[in-house]
Amino acid sequence: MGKILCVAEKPSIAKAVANHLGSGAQARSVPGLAWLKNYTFNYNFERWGQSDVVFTSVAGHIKNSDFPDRYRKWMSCNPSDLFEAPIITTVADDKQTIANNIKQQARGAHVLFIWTDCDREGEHIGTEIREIALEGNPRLQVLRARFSNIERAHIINAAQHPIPLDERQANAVAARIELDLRLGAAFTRMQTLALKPLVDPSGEKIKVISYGSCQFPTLGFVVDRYLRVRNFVPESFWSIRVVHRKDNIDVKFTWKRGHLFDRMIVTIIFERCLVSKTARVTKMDKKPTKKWKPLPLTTVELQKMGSRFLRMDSQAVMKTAEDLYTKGWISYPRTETDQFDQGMDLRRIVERQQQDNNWGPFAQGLMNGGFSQPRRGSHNDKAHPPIHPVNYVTPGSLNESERKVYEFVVRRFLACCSTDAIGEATDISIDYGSESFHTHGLTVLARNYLEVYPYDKWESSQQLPAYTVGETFEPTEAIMTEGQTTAPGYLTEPELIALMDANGIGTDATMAEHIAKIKEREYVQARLRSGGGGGRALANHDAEAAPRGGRGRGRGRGRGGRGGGDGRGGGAAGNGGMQEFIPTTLGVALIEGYDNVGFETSLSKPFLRKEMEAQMRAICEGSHTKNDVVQQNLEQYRAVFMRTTQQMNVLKAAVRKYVLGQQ
DNA sequence: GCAAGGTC
Repeated sequence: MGKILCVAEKPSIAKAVANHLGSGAQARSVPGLAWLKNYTFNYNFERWGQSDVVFTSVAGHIKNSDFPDRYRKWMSCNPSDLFEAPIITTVADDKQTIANNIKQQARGAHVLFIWTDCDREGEHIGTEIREIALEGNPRLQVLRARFSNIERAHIINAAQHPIPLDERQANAVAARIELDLRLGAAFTRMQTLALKPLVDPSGEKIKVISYGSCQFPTLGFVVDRYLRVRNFVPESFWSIRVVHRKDNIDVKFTWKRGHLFDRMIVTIIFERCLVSKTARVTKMDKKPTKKWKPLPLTTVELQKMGSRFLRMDSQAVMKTAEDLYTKGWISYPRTETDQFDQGMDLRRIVERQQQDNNWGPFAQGLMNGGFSQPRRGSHNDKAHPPIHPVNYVTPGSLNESERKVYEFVVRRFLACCSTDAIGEATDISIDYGSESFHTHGLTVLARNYLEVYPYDKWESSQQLPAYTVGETFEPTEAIMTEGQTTAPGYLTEPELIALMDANGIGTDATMAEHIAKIKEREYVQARLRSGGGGGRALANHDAEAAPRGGRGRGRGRGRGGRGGGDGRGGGAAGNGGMQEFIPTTLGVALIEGYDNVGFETSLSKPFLRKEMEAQMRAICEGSHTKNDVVQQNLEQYRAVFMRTTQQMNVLKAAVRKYVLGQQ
C-alpha cells in the first residue's frame, strides 16, 4: 500500500480533515511540540487507491527571508545596498521541528498532498512545504486539495479531486515578501541613522524609527485626522424649526434645507414663513419599514465591534478570539467571509446554545420555527466560514474578556439566524411660507433579532398624531436657531480599522499588529475617548468639541441651537472604552517630512499599498511576472529613497519643528 | 536594531 503525506496549514484543519477521511484516525504528538500531531489512517483515493495516510500540519509560514550576515549588521553596508543585496530564505528557528517532521514523513511517501488554505498565502505556504518535503524525498508527486470549508462532503470531494499548486499565487506572495523586506529594512535603517541622533540624542528613548508598507499608511491616517481636527475652524449656521402641538404632542418639524451658513438669508426666509401664518400638510405617509439583521461576522467587523462595544482594543479582541478558537468554542477567527455555505448545518449550532441562561430562550425560539437563513454578504475568501460559535461553554468558566467576546460571537450568530426587526415609519411634510419642513416617526412593531442583539439600537420615537394631507394649522412655535459646526474627533480604533480595510492596509489578521506597532514606535498614542456618547462633556480640549464629527461631511456637523437635538439615535450602547489615536510629535514630523520631500510617491499614502495589491493580482492573472513587479517597484522606491537622502534636511526640518519645537 | 505574512 502506498503512503500519502498530507499537510495542512494549521493543526485544526489537519484534525478536522483527518477525522472526516479516516474514521478512527490515530493521533500521535510529534516529540517536542505537544500541539503538532500526525494522524494516521487508511483511505481509498480515486487517484491512488487504498493508501496509508499521514496527515500533519504546519503553523503558517515555515520559512523566513532575511539578508545574509554580511548585510545584517547595520554598519556593514549602505542602507541603499539592501535594494539589491542577496536574500536567503531559511527555516525559521522555531519551525525546525515542524520542518523535520515533514522531511521525515516524506521519506516513505510517494505523494505529497497539500491542504493549506485556498488563498494566496496558503499557496505560498504550500510551496514551502513542497521544498522541505522534496529535501526528504525528491521523487514525491505533489498536489494540493481545493476546499473552502470543512464540511464532510466537501472535504471528501476535495480529497478525490486534487489539483496542482498555483505557482502564480505563490509568486505574488514571494514578490510581496521580497519588497517588504528590502524596502522595510532600507528605509528603516536610513531614517533611523539620520533622524535618531536628533530625536533621541542619548540613544535611550527609542529603538528604531521604522518604515513599513503597512505601518506608515496606518500612521498617515492618524496624522491626517489629527491635522483636520487641529486646523478646524468652526462656522456658524442658522436654521428654522417649527413646532406644532396636537393631541398633547409637540411635533417638531425640521427644515428640508437643513441649515444655511448665511444668517441674513435665513432671517429673510424665516420672516416670510412667519408672514404666511399657517402651515399646510403636504404628505402623510405611514409605511412598513425594517431594520436588517446583521451580516455574518468577519474578522474586521469583530474588531470594530470589539472596540466599540466590548471595551477592548483590537489586539485584545483578536488575542481573545484566538484563545476561544484554540479551546474549541468558536470557529476560526481570521476570515473575510460574510456568507455561510448553503450546506452548513446552522440549526445544529443554534441548538447547542439553547441551554444558556441569557440567550438560551432566544435560541429555543429559533429552534421552534423562528429560524431564518442568514443574509449573504458579498465577501468570500474561499478559505474560512464567517466566525460562529462551535460549542456551548458556560460563560462562568471563561475569563472576562473571553466571556465578552464569546457572548458577542454567539449573539451575533443568533441574530443572523433570526429575522429583521419590523416597524412602521411615519413621514409628515408641511409647507410653511415657501419652505418645506418634515418630521419622521418610528414605531417598532417586532424587535425580532434585536432581542438577542443589544449592540444595535432601534427604538420607537415619540408617537405622532394623525394628520391629513391638505390640513392646515397655525404652528405653536416657529424659531430661528443658530448653531456651529464642530470639529471631527480624533481617529477612533474602529474608524482606523475601517480605513485600513478599505485601503487594503494589512490583512484581517495583521491590522491589530500594525496599530500596535505604531504605538510601540511612539508614532501615536492611544487614549480612551471621554464622554459617554452624548458628545458635549469635553471641556479640556477645545479642538475636539464633538466626538462624533461626521467624516466627509465637509463642514462638520451642526450642534443645534436651543432645545438640543432629538436626543437619541447613533449613540453607542456604552462606548466609554473606545480608543482614539493622537500622533506624537515624531509621528507628525515623519508624515509631514515625507510630504514635504514632495515626491510623487509619498510613503505615507495608502495608494502605494493598493498598487502593490493590484500588481500581486496581476501576477496571479499571469499578466506580470514576479520579476517584473519586484524590479519595477524597486526602481520606483529607489527614486524615493535617493530623493529622500538628498533632501534629508527637509525631513530633519520637520523633526526639528515638531519634536524639538524649533522653527 | 529593519517588514509583513502565516499561526501556536
